[in-house]
Amino acid sequence: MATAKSKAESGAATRQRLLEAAEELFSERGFEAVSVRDITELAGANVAAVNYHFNGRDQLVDQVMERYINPVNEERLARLETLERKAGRKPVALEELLDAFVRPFVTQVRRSELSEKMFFKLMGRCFGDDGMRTMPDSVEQGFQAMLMRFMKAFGKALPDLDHEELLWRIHFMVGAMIHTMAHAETLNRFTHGASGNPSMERTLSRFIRFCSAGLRQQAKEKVTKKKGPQDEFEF
Amino acid sequence: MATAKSKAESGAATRQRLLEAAEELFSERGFEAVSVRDITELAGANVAAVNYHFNGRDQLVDQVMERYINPVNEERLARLETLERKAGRKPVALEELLDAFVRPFVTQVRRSELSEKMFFKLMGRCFGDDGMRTMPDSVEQGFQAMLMRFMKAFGKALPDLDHEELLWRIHFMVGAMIHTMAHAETLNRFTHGASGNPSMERTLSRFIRFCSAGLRQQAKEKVTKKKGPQDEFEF
DNA sequence: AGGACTTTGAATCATTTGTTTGACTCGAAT
DNA sequence: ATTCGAGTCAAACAAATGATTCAAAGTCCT
Repeated sequence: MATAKSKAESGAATRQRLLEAAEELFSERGFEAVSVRDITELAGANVAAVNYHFNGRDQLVDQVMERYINPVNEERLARLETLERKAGRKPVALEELLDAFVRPFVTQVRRSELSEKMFFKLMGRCFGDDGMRTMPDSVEQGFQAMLMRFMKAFGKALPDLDHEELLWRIHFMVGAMIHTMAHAETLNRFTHGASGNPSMERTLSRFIRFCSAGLRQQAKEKVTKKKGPQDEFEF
Repeated sequence: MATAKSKAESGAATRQRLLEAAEELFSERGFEAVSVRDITELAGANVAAVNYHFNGRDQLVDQVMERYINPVNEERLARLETLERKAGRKPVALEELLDAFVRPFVTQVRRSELSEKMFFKLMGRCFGDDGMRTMPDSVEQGFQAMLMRFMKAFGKALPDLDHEELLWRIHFMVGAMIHTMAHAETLNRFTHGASGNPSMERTLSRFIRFCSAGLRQQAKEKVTKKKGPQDEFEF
């Protein structure tokens, strides 16, 4: 009665606190560099709590990863579907595809209780550290499926690009996205604040304009055999 | 005489083997996930060797980082200087700036004894993991100085972009570069090999074309105040 | 109130971590 | 021949790690 929380509530509550503490520490230091003790200490729980609630450190990492990535990927697919329905038989405009690809990060960070900075750094860490090799299977598979879907759509929107060329440009685009998310504050530090504090919409808009131009760039005509110093080439 | 190596030579050789083993393991697993025992074992040396030759693990990491990044940055600056001298008072062409920015990776990997894959992954790891926060000071400072120089040159080549806009586009470009280097084989895995096995020149050319188009994209006219659902915006 | 659970927490476990030590090897200088 | 010193090595170190145990405490249902 007088006690604010029952033990059962407290059980779920500690689980929640552990998750939040883990998210904070992971986003700050990366998944590898955080010990179970760091997490439980920040969460104000016992060392054993992680093993009790998550069956070990690894599964906690998995849950932290799954928590936001899967919703992001699902929203991406949902948005893509909407766009394609709207476009009918015509290809979806490139800018709209890019928007559908990155905006889910914004809507999901708002749905979450994480600060934007934490959320984006956390998302970035999911890729950066180990090339997605440490992702739980559910995430990796969802990711791959989502990418396939988008690849098709990008292919339609950019019919002049051959498949390989498109893959590489998407690769560049994803790199720009991840780096932007994970290291936005590095940019601020390096530029002594000259990068400003733009709204997310502004950053999104900048990103989409940059990448759409890059993706739309006309494919390079097949190399005309030509002799020259091997260290030089024409753009 | 008859002995192949004196003790002193052997000393330098072990040091070298340790460096190479560290480079291989770091590039494969990242700087955090490799223990000194992993390194010494691969190098066929004693556990104490790292401390004897490098005064501890941290300094070994520093040396591995410095070994290639600094030459890359110096070559970048040298190339930029050459380009600017050649251009006289006119701005250097954007594609040439981008080339001067990324080509040093190629020339330095050839100078090194590392495989391309290892070298690029290693370079990527220097940034990815911790936002350059773990870089040795000499590297971070050199990096910052180099970036400043290039920022000025990019600004001249793109006079229509305001400073903040330019910073973000460079940020996108750097992200694409790092991701491309560090995760090229992730791309191959995800696409089941459809990304092909392009030469470095080809990848370089693709990257430069992608980024030059993105950077050149006309700046967005300042937002005209307009009411609409906050979740939507015009590109 | 009492019994069946869930949840906690201190203590402990076996590993692994980076580092240190001190004896040893062996070529080179004295 | 003796000394010196750089290099190597097995052994051991303290600290930190993830995991486990088990008794105590709390909660819920009857």
